[in-house]
Formats: sequence, C-alpha cells, structure tokens
Amino acid sequence: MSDLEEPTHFVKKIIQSDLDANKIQRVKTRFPPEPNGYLHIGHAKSICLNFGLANTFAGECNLRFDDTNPEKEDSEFVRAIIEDVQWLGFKWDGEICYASDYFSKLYEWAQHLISVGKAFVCELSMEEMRLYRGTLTKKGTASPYRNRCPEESLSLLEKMKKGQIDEGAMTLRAKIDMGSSNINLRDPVIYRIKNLKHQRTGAKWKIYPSYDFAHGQGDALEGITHSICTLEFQANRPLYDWFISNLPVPSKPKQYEFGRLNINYLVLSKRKLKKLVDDRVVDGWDDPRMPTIRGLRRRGVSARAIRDFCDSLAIAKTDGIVDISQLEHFIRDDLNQHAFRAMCVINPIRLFLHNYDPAKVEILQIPRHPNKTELGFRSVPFSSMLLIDRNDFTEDSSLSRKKFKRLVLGDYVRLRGGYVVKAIGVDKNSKGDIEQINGEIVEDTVGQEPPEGCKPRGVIHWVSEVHSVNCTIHQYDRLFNTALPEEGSQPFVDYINPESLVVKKDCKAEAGLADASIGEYYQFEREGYFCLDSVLGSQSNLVFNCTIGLKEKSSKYS
RNA sequence: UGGGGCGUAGCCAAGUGGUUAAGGCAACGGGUUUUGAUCCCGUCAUUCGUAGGUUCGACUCCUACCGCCCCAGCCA
Repeated sequence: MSDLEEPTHFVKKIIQSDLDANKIQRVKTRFPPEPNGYLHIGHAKSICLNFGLANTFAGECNLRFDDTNPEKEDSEFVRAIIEDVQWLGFKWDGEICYASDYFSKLYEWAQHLISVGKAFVCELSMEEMRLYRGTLTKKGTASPYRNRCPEESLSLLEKMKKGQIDEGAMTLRAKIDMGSSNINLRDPVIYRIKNLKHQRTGAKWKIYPSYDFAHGQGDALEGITHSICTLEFQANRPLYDWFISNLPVPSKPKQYEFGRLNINYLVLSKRKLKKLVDDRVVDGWDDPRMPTIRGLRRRGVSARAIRDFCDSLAIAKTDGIVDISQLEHFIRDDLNQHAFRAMCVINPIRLFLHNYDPAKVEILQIPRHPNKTELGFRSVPFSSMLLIDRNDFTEDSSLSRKKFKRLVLGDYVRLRGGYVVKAIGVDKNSKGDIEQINGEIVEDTVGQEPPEGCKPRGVIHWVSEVHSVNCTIHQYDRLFNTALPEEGSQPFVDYINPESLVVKKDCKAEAGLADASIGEYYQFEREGYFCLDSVLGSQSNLVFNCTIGLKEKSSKYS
C-alpha cells in the first residue's frame, strides 16, 4: 500500500481501459481555447488535465484555437494564450493548431452532407427558426426548406460562401431530427454567414462553421483520442457523435465531460471578468486581484502553485464550488518552500538603542531560508537606529506573554536574526503619540540564548533605519465580499470589496531588497509573501505585491 | 415541463455487494520553533439526498420521491 499512488479519476480509467483493450495505441488530447479572452484559473484546470493526461500516459497534447467566430476573436488573445500556456509550464506537441486550418475540409464535408441528403440550406430567419425549433416540451417542426434538393442546397451554399447572400438570410443546417427530445439534434445550424474578417483567414470566407460542426471534426483530423470538455457540452455529445459517424473522418474521437472549476469569492467567466476590466473595477486583465493566469502571475503566484492546485482538484461529473482556502493553501505551500526570506517594516516606528555605539554597523548573516540553510545567507546591517512595526510595540505591560508575543515597555523581545532588546521608554510628541521607542540591546545575544532571567516575549522583524530602502506595498483582500457573488439578489459587481486593494507607502525594507527582481518570490517575515510588481515596480521604485499573508492563528492579537 | 447529468463531513472528494466509509482543504486541541509561519502529533461521517424494497450483508442493486445543474444562439 503506497501513499505515493497517483490519484485516479474516471477519465484516466477510460484511457487506461482503451489502452488495455487496444482501442488506441496512444492517447492524444487537446486544449482548445477560443481566442476571445484571457485564460483564467478555470482554464488552468483543463490545461493541467489535458497536458497531464498526455504526460502520464506518454501520449500527446495539442494546443488548438477554436477560432470559428471572427466576431469575438482576436489575434491578441491568441498571443496571450500561447504565452500563458507556456508560462504555466506546458509544451504542446507539434505545431499550434487552429480550427480555421480546417475550414476547407469542413466545407467539403458540408457539401458531402448535402449530397447524401443530410444537410440543407435553410432560409428561415433567426426568429422563425426559433419558433420552428419547438420548446423543451414541444417537438419542433420541419423547416419548409428541409426537403430542398441537394443540387439546390449545394449551389446556395456556394453563393453563401462567395458572399452573394446577405448575413442572416440563410444557414446550412444538418438534417437530423426535429422531433428529438435533445434540442441540439433538431436540425442544428452548421454554417452561418458572417461578412467579417477573420484574424487568420482574412476575408477569404464569408461563412463560418459552428462550434458543433468544427470541434469534433478538428479532433478527428488531429487524431485526438479523448476530447475532454466541460459538463455543459453533455447535451452536444450526441451531435458530436452524429457528425463523426456521418462524415468520412480519418479517426473517431470520443468526447468526455468533467465539471468545470468554480471557486468561491471569485468569478470565473470570461464575460464577467471582461466586465470588471471594462468597468474599470480592476486595472486590466493582469490586475493582481484577477483570477486570470496573468493576474495570478503578477500577484506573485507561481506556475507550480497553480499546477499543484489544479492537480489537487477532482476530475468528476459533479459541479462543485471549491473553497478558496484550498487555492490559498497551495500558494502558501509553494511559496513557503521556495521564497527567500527578508524583512520589511510596513508601519515603521523608530527603536533607538541607547547602549549601542551610534557609529557602529554590524553586518549580520541571516539565512535566506530558515529551514534550508543550504540556500545561503544574506547580509543585513544592524545599527543603533532601527525601525520596527508600530503594531509590534505596546506600553501596556498587562498583556500576557501568550497574548502579546512582541515588544512591551519594560520587557524583552528578540530581533529576528539579531539581538535581544529591551524597551526602556518612549518619546512622545505634544499630542501624546509615540515618536520613538527607547531601548537597549542585551550583549552577546546574536545567535545565542540570552542570559538566565531574560525571557524575550517573542521575535519581531526590524530594519536599520539608515540602511533600509523605501518601498510601497500593495495589500490585497478578496475582490468580492460575499462567497457567491453570482448568486446574490444584486448584480455581481455590487458585491465588490472596496478595500480589495490597500496601498501602503513609505514602508522600509532591508537593504538587500534594493536588488529585488521581477519574477523572484519573497517572504517578508511575519507578514506574508511578496513579489516586485511587474508593471509598477523596478529597482528604483520598489512596489511589492502581497501575494498572500502568512497563515495566522485565529487567537492572534491584532 | 421533454431530455441529459449530479447528490458521501463546513468545502473538494475516494469508494462499483462484506473495508474501522480513503485523502486534501478548513476547523479545533497538543508538541517543536529566533517567523503567532513552517514542521510534527491528535480530534473531526455509527453514516452516504429521502422513503421503501432485494440480500445473511447495501454508499454500492431495485422502486418511488426530493433537490441542484445543463440544453430552446446563425456563442463556445
């Protein structure tokens, strides 16, 4: 019984049994985005599934753009999607594929269907077609054009293709079954006229195939064995199969559906994400609060964390809502292992050490990672004039040691990686605000236990005032203040958390952070995980995004 | 409402006639700790949507009922 056993799920089982039964020699999957928006974490689940399957079964995975609707698509999205897939750490097999590569073949196949009496050109308007289609409970009625002879349909289709027919005036429909209880089978439209330039084929085509007519055939042409999509396509599967069995396709792929990813406190639909961008609720598709791949990346979430999270997800037929804490767990888990440690004081107040030579500067060597000293040490200057966080000091000595593990007037605290110090007094201004804490070090306590009787209450972070570097910190909170923003009585934008971004200026970071670079991950000890913002940040203007805070005991004093 | 799916803990789930009903997240206790982090240990479903039935034995099979999701784009 090994605990290293790979988790299995129904798609893996199907593939394994197809392999065992010799139905296929090799698995081939595909990730088929429509280039009409940016990828988000929901897509990442599909990417990890498809590429992951190819990887675990030593098969192949294609990247194919489902570009059948020029109305919504753009080459900018193609570029961005390619970049995101690569950043996530995946490499597709062979060349990138496009549904538009198959337009000619699809056209031939449309002609084939007409020839064998299984498709016809219909002149019903959109409105009429809706009426003829029937309803969930009422069967549809046949289009008056349904029995038009193949020759006529063929020549009409030719005219549609050449742009001789007005948009909306005609469509090509598969002739299946207007009485089917599955509405998708009631003579679905397979070609529509769109007098639009396509991002790849330009003005060559005036007609474009529908998703249903393009997807399965694209799979067949690429030799996809297992075409995995989300649950909402279950009703399309009979149609998928119908085309595969009625067309002279080179292979017979099968469609399988799994539950798409939902996460609470987040919204994962291109349409809604676009609204956030268009309404300027966020700063763009790569705003660190966005669940897009680019947003997460800019926020400081690594590709590995996203992959680990996706791999932890169930591939099942239930449509559940994953708790965001599960995502956060994998983000912290990865960062904890890989982020270098550093110190940064977010709400600085001076701590002046009266028994430390003002002219002296010690360069302390502190591990980059406390649990991995093999990663080396960093140099942190120590002097008599320090800065600590205002929240790490109190004059209230009645607080118990368990309740307040920081600096208290008259008591001791350990400065992380440095001396144990004691607070001996405060300087206040006329309003009574503390302007400086006065303290003193306990000699010989760097890297050593303090003498008997001296018990630091805890460990706090600090920086040397003159050596510190100024920085700005962007702290994020969840974008929505309700778990299911799409299910409230109000439009989802009404649930936006107005404090999802808090900018803290004039924070003081340890000297070494002057060399912070984009793409590097840091843990600011006792605060959280941070990264240099890839858009606003630079070495001359340090802007750090808080990827996520450290986990805190609920009993923590705040 | 016709059709197609799905209901196992607060969340995600494994489980396919006999197991003490996996695992992860969350939560809660305790230990370690120069990060209130990490790490470690422990607790957390007498019960599988409900009600019947079959069976020596049911989360697994049958029946009925209930609930949720998807489909009536010339979107994907």
